[in-house]
Amino acid sequence: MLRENVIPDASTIAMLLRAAASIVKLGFEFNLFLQTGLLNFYAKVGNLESAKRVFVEMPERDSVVHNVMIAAFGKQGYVSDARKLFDDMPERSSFSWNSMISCYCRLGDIENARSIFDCNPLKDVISWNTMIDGYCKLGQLTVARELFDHMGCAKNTVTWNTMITGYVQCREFRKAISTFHEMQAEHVWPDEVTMISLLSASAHLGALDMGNWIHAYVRRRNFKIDVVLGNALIDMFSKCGSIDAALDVFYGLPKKNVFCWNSIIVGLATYGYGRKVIDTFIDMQKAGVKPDGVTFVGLLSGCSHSGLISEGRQYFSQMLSIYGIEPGLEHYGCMVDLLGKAGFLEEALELVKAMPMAPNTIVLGSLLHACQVRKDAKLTEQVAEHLLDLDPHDGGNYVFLSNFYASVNRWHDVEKCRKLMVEKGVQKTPGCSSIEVDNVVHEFVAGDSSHPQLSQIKLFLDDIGKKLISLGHQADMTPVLHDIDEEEKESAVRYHSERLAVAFGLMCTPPGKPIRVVKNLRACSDCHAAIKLISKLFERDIIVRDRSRFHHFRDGSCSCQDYW
DNA sequence: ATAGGGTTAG
Repeated sequence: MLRENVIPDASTIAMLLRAAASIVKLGFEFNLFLQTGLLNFYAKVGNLESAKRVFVEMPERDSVVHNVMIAAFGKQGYVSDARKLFDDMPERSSFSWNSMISCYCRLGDIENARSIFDCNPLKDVISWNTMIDGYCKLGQLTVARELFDHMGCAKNTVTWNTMITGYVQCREFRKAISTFHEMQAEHVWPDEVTMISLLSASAHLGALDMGNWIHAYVRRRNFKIDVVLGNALIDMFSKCGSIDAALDVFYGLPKKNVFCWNSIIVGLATYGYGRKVIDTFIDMQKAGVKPDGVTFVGLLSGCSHSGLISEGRQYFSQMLSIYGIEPGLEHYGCMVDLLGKAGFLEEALELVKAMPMAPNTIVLGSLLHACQVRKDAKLTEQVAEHLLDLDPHDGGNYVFLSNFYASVNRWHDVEKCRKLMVEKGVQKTPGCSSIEVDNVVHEFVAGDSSHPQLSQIKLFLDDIGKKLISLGHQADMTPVLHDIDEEEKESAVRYHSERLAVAFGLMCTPPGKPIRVVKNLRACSDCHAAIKLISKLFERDIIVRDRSRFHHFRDGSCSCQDYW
């Protein structure tokens, strides 16, 4: 039962205790062997009090018993109890040392973990792995890598996995992938855990080729696609703009837990398939899986992206009453976005005022976007200033406010805004778009000319620009006129990062192959219009994942139907 | 008995 990870309940424990009692009744001596078994049981169940009682009552305690107790204390964060036992031990094995290291690491006490590690005369691969993971969990990747590079024993699969997941957890996705290549070069066999971490990295990078390779590898090695690996595949495919492949994996899974349902619902939502989101939500309940807060984020954002206003309102109001889930900040955020996008500005504003918690920058950002949709100057200014108060270090907010002032010709305020930015030392987050070509992720960052083919790409874009004009494209210069940095004005819109990435894709991939781009910010309106035409001009599907959703451009139009 | 794994609003 324990091996199957089924948590025993009180009646199971009662039965076991009865069995233990009958052992005594039958004349068996309640010896060290039986007591160790009982202690083990209590430790696994997490019943520390009973475990302690058995431990104290034992006539003699060997090293194994100590280790069980130390591990039990450690798992629940009772580090001083664990340490006391550890210090009192007559004879320590590597298990004891490793339990102590992992206990300190779990609590984030890296100094004590390290001093135990350094004193440990029996350092084995587990000691190294635990220590490396401890540093990774605190974001100290350089120290982790230092240990990783200078290990006193051979690395195993777990060692590599620890380093790779460390990079993924710290959002160093490219380093995660390059570390995997080193792992292959050293002929260490990757396992399911490796695949899951790599899938997460590919999902974030939008690296579909890498994701496809992993999928093929998983099948070649006959890895069992359980809920975790399945979920990682679903998430990778949907984040890489391949929602059909995500659906294939999803429907092919024999067992689906709430993670799997959530991933596919969130995936469908970012694609703007609102109806399908709702159908899937209904299927989820039919399958007997209870929705959670994340499910509602997907459901509500799905309604928002598809303009399903009454459905969104309905599900939001049912969250607590029917599903027993208290709406959180993120759910209010979805609703503000849903109402604001649809033009219900007053209602969105009322909701922000009525929220039981203070709005964050995301909520206010949605509200700001709603003000723009309605062109409400007074409210725009209010919200933008509130936003600056809340987060004075996000350059995007200053740019937005400055652009707003410029659009109403308040040049004095534009200047004030610019000065404030300089004073606070705030930098605008540069737009960054990436595209994967031949298994390499190419990044284009606004204002950065490090890409070796940048000048060719720009020439190609100029050429495209002329063709677009002949197709009737009128450049929307609003973002250029109002851009804060003088130098950026010239090339700002024409060389926006998403356009560089799309052009590079057109240059480097065979005709007919879909182009997939990932952008860190919201797509700009002029680029949106231009890419629509480019999709027609070059007869290419172009799939852009921006900060909030997918835009699938085909034959001159976009899947968002210009509602975004 | 000790190490590595998945979903979240713009």
